Amino acid sequence: MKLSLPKGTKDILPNQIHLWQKAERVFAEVCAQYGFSEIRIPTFEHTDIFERGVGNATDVVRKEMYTFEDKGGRSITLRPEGTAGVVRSFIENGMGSMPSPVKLFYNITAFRYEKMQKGRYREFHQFGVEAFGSSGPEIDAEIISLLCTFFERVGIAQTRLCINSIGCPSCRPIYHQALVEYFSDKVAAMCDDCKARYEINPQRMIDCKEQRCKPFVTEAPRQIEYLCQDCRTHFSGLQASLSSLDITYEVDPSIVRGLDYYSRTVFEFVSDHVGTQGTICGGGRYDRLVETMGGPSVPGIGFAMGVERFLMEAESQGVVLSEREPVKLCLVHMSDASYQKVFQLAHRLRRAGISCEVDLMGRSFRAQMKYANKLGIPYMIVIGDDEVASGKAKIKRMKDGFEMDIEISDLPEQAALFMNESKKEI
RNA sequence: GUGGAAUUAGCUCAGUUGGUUAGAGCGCUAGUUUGUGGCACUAGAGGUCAUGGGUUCGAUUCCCAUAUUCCACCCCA
Repeated sequence: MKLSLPKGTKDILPNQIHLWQKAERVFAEVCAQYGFSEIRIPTFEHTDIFERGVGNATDVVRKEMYTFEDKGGRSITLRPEGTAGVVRSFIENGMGSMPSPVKLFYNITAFRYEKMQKGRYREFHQFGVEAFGSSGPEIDAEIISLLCTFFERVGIAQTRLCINSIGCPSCRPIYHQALVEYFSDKVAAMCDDCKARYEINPQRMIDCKEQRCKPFVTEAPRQIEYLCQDCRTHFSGLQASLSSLDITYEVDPSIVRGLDYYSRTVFEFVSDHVGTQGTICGGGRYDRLVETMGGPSVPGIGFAMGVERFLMEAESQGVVLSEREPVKLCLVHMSDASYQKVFQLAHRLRRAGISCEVDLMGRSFRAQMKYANKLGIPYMIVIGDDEVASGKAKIKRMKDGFEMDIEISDLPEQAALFMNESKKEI
């Protein structure tokens, strides 16, 4: 029988797990500081949640979803992202009647049937936030600031922040029309992809990298110039807020975002260390989404961060997210009789809240020492027949060999005291 | 979905112009006379050389297919 991971999935092994736990903990802490509450939503939803939420025209919905029929004949889809499910929950649970804004964060796995590449997996992890009910640019800035705080707290240098405004339903059609007119006499000379984009979504032509298309693209009308007054005010308000927070950013007109629900503010944090999958984090405003999905007319904004990409970025910047916490104490026995004693003591120590290890491999004295050393256990107590008889033992600090006498009957208390004192000295 | 590269021990990689028992370093287990670890030394375990077919007296090596990973497009986190 052949064992193998399904394509595009990964095990997170014990030697990596501390990175994930640290990232998860810091993200939850930072979100809490900004007043966001965690929400947990199901791994799968009715398929139409994503068709309506993410958008029928997107690649994600058209060719990347894990969709299947369950035994009850329902069409079910493994979530390809978090926003649609959170919006569904917001509507279904009447969160519109909670104090506004409703600020939520989540830590999820998501699934997309895509061709594999570095930083792109079929099952992947996202940290995300969604905020409902506020339409002002301040909350856009607050969410971007949350991300900056997260990156700083975790110790990675500021990645590049790019922002853009893609307008709203009242000004986007005008821009769309302007693009169509601009490209009408040029599209014949452009690449095949652009010919297709011209029909489906001319905005996508803006970030084409083909050499033959570039001259046309650089001269093309820019979204920013076609924003309506409200969108213009919103965008400049966002920039003012970011500046007042000393957050550096660049306006990148080529950011379009592939999901249909975005309006006005869109942004990305980009890295050069994750292959072509440079976007660590992407998000934006979705003022019509809740209403589109059958809820009240409530504006929203959110982002999702690719945790795998984030961890790659951290690693490439040489950031050590946390050290593994080894067990504190190793109890070493010398004989069958003392082994029984050591076992009892370990039980007592653990119940008193002190982590410890005992030999479970039938190892010799010397081999037990080597084991403790390999695992980096900082303290050790030898319990032999002499110690059992006298009721006294020595606790040893492995780092420098310093020892102290302790009473076995008071082991948990005295060991804790010694280890605490040692911590202060060091 | 289109194009290209790679796959040998748990990990990082040698190697075989087709020829008996396929190697190293690291890691793992044990030991260096059984009351003190790190260093060093010795020994051991661990590979159907990704999988399935083909060519051949003989394939880990050549050919084809499949799988997986990586790279470029596409798209996105």
